[in-house]
Amino acid sequence: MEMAKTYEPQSFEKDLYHWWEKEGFFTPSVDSKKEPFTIVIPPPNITGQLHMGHALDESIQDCIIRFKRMQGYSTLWLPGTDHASIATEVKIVEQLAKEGIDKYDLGREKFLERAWDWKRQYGGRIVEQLRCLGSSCDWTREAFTMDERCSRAVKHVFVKLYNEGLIYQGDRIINWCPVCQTALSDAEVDYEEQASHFWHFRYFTPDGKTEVIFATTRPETMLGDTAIAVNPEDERYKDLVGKTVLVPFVNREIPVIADSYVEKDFGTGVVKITPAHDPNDFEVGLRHNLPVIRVMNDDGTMNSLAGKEYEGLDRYEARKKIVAEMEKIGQLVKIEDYTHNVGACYRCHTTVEPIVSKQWFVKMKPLAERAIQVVKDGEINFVPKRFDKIYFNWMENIKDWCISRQLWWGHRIPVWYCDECGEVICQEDAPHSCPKCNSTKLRQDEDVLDTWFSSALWPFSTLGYPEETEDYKYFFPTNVLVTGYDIIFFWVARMIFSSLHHTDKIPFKEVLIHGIVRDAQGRKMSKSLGNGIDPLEFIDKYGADTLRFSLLNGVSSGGDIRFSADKVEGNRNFMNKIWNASRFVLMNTDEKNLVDIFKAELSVADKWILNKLNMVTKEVTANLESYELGVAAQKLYDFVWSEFCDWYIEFSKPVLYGTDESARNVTISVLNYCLDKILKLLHPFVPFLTESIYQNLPGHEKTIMLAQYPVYSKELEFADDAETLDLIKEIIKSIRNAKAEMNVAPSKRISMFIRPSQKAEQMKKSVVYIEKLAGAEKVEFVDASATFEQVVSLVSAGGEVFIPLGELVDKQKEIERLTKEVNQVNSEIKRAEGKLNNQGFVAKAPASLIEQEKEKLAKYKEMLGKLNERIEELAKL
RNA sequence: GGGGAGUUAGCUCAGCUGGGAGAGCAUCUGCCUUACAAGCAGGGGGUCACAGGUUCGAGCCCUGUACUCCCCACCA
Repeated sequence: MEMAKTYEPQSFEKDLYHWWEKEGFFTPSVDSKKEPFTIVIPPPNITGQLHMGHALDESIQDCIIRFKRMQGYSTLWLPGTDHASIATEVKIVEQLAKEGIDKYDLGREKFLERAWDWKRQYGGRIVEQLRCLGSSCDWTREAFTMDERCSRAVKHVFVKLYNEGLIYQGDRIINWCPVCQTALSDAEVDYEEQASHFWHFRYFTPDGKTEVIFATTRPETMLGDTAIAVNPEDERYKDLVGKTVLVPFVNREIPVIADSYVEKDFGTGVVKITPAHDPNDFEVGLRHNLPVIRVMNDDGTMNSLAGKEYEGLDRYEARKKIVAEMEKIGQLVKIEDYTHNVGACYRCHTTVEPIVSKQWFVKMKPLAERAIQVVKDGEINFVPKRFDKIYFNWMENIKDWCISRQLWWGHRIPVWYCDECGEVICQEDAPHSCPKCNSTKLRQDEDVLDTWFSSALWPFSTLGYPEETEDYKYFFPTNVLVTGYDIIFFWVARMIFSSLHHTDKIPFKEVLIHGIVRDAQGRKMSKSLGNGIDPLEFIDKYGADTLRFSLLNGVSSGGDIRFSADKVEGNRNFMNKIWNASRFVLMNTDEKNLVDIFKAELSVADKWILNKLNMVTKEVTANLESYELGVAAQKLYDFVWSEFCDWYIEFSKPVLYGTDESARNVTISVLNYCLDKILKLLHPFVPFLTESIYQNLPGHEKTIMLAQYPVYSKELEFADDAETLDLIKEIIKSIRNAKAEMNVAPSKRISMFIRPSQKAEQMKKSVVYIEKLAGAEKVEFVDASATFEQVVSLVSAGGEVFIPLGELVDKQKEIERLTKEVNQVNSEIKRAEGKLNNQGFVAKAPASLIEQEKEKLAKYKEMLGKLNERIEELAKL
């Protein structure tokens, strides 16, 4: 096949993906002879569009899974999507609103139909987008958090926890979103700073003789006040404790209590207590047996308990009115400016209202213990390790998890109430009648479960739990979970305790944490800033491989990455580089001339590149095994570009274009060998490009995807030859350098004499490389006895080079240049001598290091001698 | 208030368990050399935030200081 002149990813990515999928390369078999390796995808929301965060997450996972697959594991990357209860419901309510339909008018059943329509229409969208990235997911096992299998697991787990007494229902203070009209868990609340006021009010004792001044940020809640609290140690208010004061407007007499929750030095040292509308006040209320008076409706308006004047008013209007009225009756003392943090709904950003309400909770303390232990014991490892502290911090301070949501889209709570006898029935399937009174008047709990309740089961529900399926037995526990640090609490922590409790196993052995993708200036990509880059548009323009490599090259675990146009260009250029290097190799390849490189007589350059390739194989494999993908990508980039292309391909040219046929056959075979390995090493990072080229290699297997990942080979260690070639490179560099410095056109071939520092025989054999790469001709090798006049003398580790340049040589300039070099060499000598003269160093440093230093010193001294000789010779002229 | 991370070339960042400061981009110079101008060759540019300490030796380990960022908590 003729390869195009430049890299054009659009021409092959789609076709290759379809072919891979059709051939079933993504689908592993349950094979007891093979070791399994499993990753479950963090299921994207069905409301979502692929964004850069996904692209990063999936690129990492695909890289790992492709690497493991090539290493011979039976690899499963299990894909799927999340129903995203609240997010989806919000979208559908919006959609309905556009049609002028109210959710409640439509009714639950019709609403759910709409939701399923949505899922069918848009749920597949993101899945298609994952395909564009090249994700090698096993689509035959694709799951959805509300499919039958996952739903079954959800019900099973709920009933189990209920029967174990770990799920309970209770009136607790929870975060309420008045717009979404549902409870939220603590994790679903974002705190943001808000400029507000600190209102100072006074209440009076019933006799009107004593006043007490307190400050609040929430005046409207005073209608629900049921106490005033001071610190027990506070002398100022000692006499007040036990007395009562009057709440205006509602005319309620409430006690003054003492509780250490109150800080003496904050505000006036007095706090109004509203148990129904503040989490701390709620706790105080429990301790002092205070009544809980809820003065707000679910939609954030005041209710009848707030009094006729206020009933129906929105909470903020009520606030204004209260302040105005308090001022009127002389009970407003002052207003201070005040900035404080206010909780907002993570979906719609409405300020949440802490409200007492009846909700379902999971008791966390008993579940958290083991979840902490497995991480402490190293059964589960966070990569990087520092994230375990964040995890511990959360787990150790965990509060009960509010799991009920007043929404319709989601897993309905499997609890039924008997209207006759009040019996509560919790079971997986709907009961026909009440087991206690046989009544058939049963009502299912209206609420659905928190989305994360089903996500928490994802690693095992998708594999068949509670059934002991083949998949479950073989692929579970999974190996590594890849996700961003932003959902450690939401998701990772909950999977860990859920898995331990329900399956008695850890869900995964390692948690690979990455950061978020930022723009070139380091800002978060967001819709409002408009600085987001659409991965799909990007893929259209540059190809999925460029995107993947740009994300992976430079990713360090736990860190955020910046995505800049410059970086992208560079990586696209790298793709092109690989493409063209491959083109070079293939256009020079004639399959019938290929020989077995393990039996062939290799040149010094052949051995050098094979040695390098071998080393990089070893290192990259180690990096991938410890999930250092960014480091591995960087090493491959450097090897391919700076070693293989810049040097080896250039070394190969004189041979390929030369007349020695057997040498040519060896070289082209080495080129093919290297290219094959390079493509395989790179495949996990850039699957399309590598497969596309691989299909052109002589003797290729069916797909690179299932080819063996390169392994380190003792046979390819050629340390000595590699060293020789490094000397040659030194000489070439010094000549190029000199030509550039002296403004000699690169195309001008110059003649020269070379006096090698060592390995003279091997160097002579390699003269062709010097001629070709340094633009030299008529190179003569000389020994120590030779002397020269009117030459430029270059001294490098490889030896001395003498370039006769006739009239072009400016004697004075040449002496200056050599003197500069003398200075450099001198400073090296000084450094080495300093070390070797240091008694401590000689006594304590490892012997090999001392030896190294001695060698260096000798080398530099020799160079110094030669340089000085040259200067003297020149001076004499 | 508690915890975490960071400070290395103009910019973005590597630098593994301490042993001569690196890459990419940008910049400057010269090149259309038959894989690639999405390229090639060469150059300049860094008291590794600051101050101490440990060590024969510190970008790396310890202590402190300064600044930046993030997370958790949420004193009304």
